[in-house]
Amino acid sequence: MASSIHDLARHLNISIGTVSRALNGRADVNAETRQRVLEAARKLNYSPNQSGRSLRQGATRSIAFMLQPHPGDQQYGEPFFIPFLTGLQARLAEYDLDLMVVMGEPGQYQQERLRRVVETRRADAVVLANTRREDDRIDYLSKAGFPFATLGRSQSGGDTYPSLDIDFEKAGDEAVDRLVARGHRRIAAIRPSLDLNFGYLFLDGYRKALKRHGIEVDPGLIADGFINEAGGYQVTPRVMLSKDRPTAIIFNNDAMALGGCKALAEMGIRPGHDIAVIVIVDTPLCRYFSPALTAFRPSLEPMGRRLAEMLLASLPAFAGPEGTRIMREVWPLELVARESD
Amino acid sequence: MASSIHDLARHLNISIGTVSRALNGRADVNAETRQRVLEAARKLNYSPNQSGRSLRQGATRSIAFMLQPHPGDQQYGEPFFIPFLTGLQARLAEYDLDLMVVMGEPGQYQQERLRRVVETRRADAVVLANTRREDDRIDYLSKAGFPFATLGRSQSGGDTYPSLDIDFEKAGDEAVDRLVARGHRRIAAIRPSLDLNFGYLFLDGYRKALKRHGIEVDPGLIADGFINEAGGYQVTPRVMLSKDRPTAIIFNNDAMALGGCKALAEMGIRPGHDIAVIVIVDTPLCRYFSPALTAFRPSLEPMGRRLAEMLLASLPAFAGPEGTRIMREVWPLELVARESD
DNA sequence: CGTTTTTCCGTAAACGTTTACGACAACACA
DNA sequence: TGTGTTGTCGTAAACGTTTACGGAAAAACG
Repeated sequence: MASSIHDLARHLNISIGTVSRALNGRADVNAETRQRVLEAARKLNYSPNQSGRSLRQGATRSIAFMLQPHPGDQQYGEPFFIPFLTGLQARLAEYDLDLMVVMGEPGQYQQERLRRVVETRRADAVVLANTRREDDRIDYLSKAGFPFATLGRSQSGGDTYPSLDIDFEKAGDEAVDRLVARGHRRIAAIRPSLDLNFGYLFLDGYRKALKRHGIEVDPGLIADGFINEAGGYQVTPRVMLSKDRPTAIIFNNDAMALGGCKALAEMGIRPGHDIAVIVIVDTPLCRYFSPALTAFRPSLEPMGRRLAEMLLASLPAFAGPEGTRIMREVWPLELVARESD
Repeated sequence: MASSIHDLARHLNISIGTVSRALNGRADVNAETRQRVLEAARKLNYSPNQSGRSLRQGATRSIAFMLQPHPGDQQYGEPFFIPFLTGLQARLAEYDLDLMVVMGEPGQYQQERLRRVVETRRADAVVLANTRREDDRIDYLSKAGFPFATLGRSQSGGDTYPSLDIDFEKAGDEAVDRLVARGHRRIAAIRPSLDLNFGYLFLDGYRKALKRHGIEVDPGLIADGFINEAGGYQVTPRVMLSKDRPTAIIFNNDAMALGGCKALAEMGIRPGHDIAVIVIVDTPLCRYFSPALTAFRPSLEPMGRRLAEMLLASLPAFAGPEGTRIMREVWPLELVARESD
C-alpha cells in the first residue's frame, strides 16, 4: 500500500540505486533524471521509510528525553518542562529529528527504561532531566559510550558531555543580597531533600552571600523537605520555630514555597508583610499566588533550543568544526520582583 | 560494538533463526536450547535492534502524540498536558511502546508535521490533542487509513476512531445550575474564539441549563476571546459593560479566567464578592489564585491511560476480542468548590 | 522392524533503504 | 585511432531482524 523505492523505480524504468541517489541529492545523477525522479516521488506520494533508513544507516534520527516526575507529584505536573520541551523539540525538528519522551513512573528507578532505549537503539542520543548530584544514568551512558546531554549539572562523568544548567548558585546569592539590602539578617533556606544537584548549588550561593555580608550561617535556618507542596508545608514550621525567628525565607522550589506559605498562613504569618519570601525557580504558580511571589525566572524555551544545539554539536553526524563543541553552559535567571518580599 | 543476533548465534554455535525463535518465545525450540540462548543473551548483553525489527515487522512500536501549543502561549505552558502525557506514556510503556512527541510551532499549521510522521512511517499510530471542531488532521488520517485516537471530540471523521473527551456540556450545565441555585440569573459565558470543539460543547450545556431554568439567553453575555490570559483580559469587560450587568461569569479556560479576573480587578469588581466566577477546566493555577477559583477538574492521568487503551484496542496488532473496541468515551468533571463563586 | 508423527533446527528470503563498485558510453585529447 | 577522463547508471551487498519452509533426527505407533 505505501509506495516504496521499488515502486518508484519500476514506474520510472530505472534502478532503485539511481532513485535513491537522486532523492538524496548525490552528484552522480543526471540533472534530467533527477527531475523526473523528484516529480514521480511527488506524484506517487513517496517518502522513504524511516525503519529501512535507520537500519541501513545505523541511526534512528530520534532523540530521547528522559523525564522523571518526582515521587508524590500527581496532579501538579511540572509546568517547568513544557516550555523546555517546546524549545528542544523545535530545534530538533529543524534537523528532521524526532523527540521521544520517556518518563519513569514517579519515584521509580529510571535506569531500566534508559537501558532499553540504549540497548535496543531506539534513539541516537538522550537528554537527561532532573539530574542528580551523583547520577548513575550518567555513569551508565558514559560507560556505554552513548551520546547524551543533561539539563542540570552533575558531579558524575566529568566534562565529557554537554550540559546546560541554571545558575542556582548565583540566584541563591542574589536572593540573599536582595534580602540583606532590605534589612534582613535572619534568612532561612528551604530546599529539596533528594540528591538533586540544584539543591546543593543553591545552598552554596546562599552561604557565600551570607558570609560576604558577615552573617553567620545558622543551621537551624536551613531545612530540607520533600520536593512538593506537602514537603514545603511540613518543613517550613521547623525553621520558623527556631529560637530566633527568621524574617525571610528563600524557597528552592515553587511547589515547596506554596506549601510553605500555607504553613505560614496557618501560623498567622503573612508573606510580604510579616516575612519576606523569595522563590528560586519561577513558574506561573508564583505569579498567580497571593501574594504574588518574587522569584527568579529561567528562559526555558531558549534553553531547550540551546541544549539541542549543544547535543547536536557533540554528535559526529552533526558536528561542525571540532572547536565548536560546547560542553558546559550555565544560564542566569532573571529576578521577577513581585509582592512577597 | 553492539552485539547482534549473529554474534549470539556464533557464540552458541547455533543458527540465527533458532536464536530469534528462542528469544521470541516460539514453541518450536528445545527447552534446553532456549535456556542457553537466554543466558547467553544476558551475558553478551544482547537486545534486538529496534530498527531491524521495525523493518521486518512493518511496525515501529511507537506512538506519536501531536501537541500543538496555542498561538501566543509562551511562558505559560499548558500544565494541562503533562499529567495526561504521564498516563498515556505509562500505559504505552506496559506494551513496550514508545511515545514520540510532536509539537507544532505555536500557531503554525501542524498538518505538515503529521504527514511526515505518517508517510515516513515513524509511528504506528498517532494521538491528537487540541481537537478542532472540523479537523483536517482527522480527515487526513482517515483517508490515509492511518490509526489514530483523539483527546477531544470532533465533527470530522464520524465514529470511526477512538476518542476520549471531557464532558464540557455537562460541566457548562452544572455550572449554570450551581449559580442559579445561588440566586444568579445574569450569567455570562466566556470561551475561546478558535474552532476548538470544547468551546461549542460548553456553550451547548450553558444554553440548555439556562433554558431549563427559564432564563433567556442573552447574546450580550456570551463572548469569545483569544485562548490565553490576554484574551480573557480583553474580552471580559465586554460582557461587564452590557446594560444589565452579569452577576456571574463562567470561563471556559483557566488562562482566560486569570486574565478576566485581572480585568475585573481593574474595574473594582471582586470575584467571590461582587461577582461569582467558575472555571470549566481546573488547573493548579486556579487553586493558587486569589481568590481560589471554583472549577471543574478532569482526571487527566487516568484519561491518558484510558486513551492509550482505547487506541491499542483499535489496533489490529493489539486488539482483544472484536467486541471490545470502544470508540467514544466522555468523562465527567469533578466540581472543586473554592472561593470565587 | 517399518511407517508415521513429532520435535527441533538450519536455510534463505524478505522488510526498504543506502552505497561501494564496476560497467558502459560519451567525450576529450594526443 | 587509441588512450584516458568524465558522467551516468545498474548491480548487489549490507544493515538486523523475523519467519515460511523443508529436512533430519527422534519418538511414537502399528
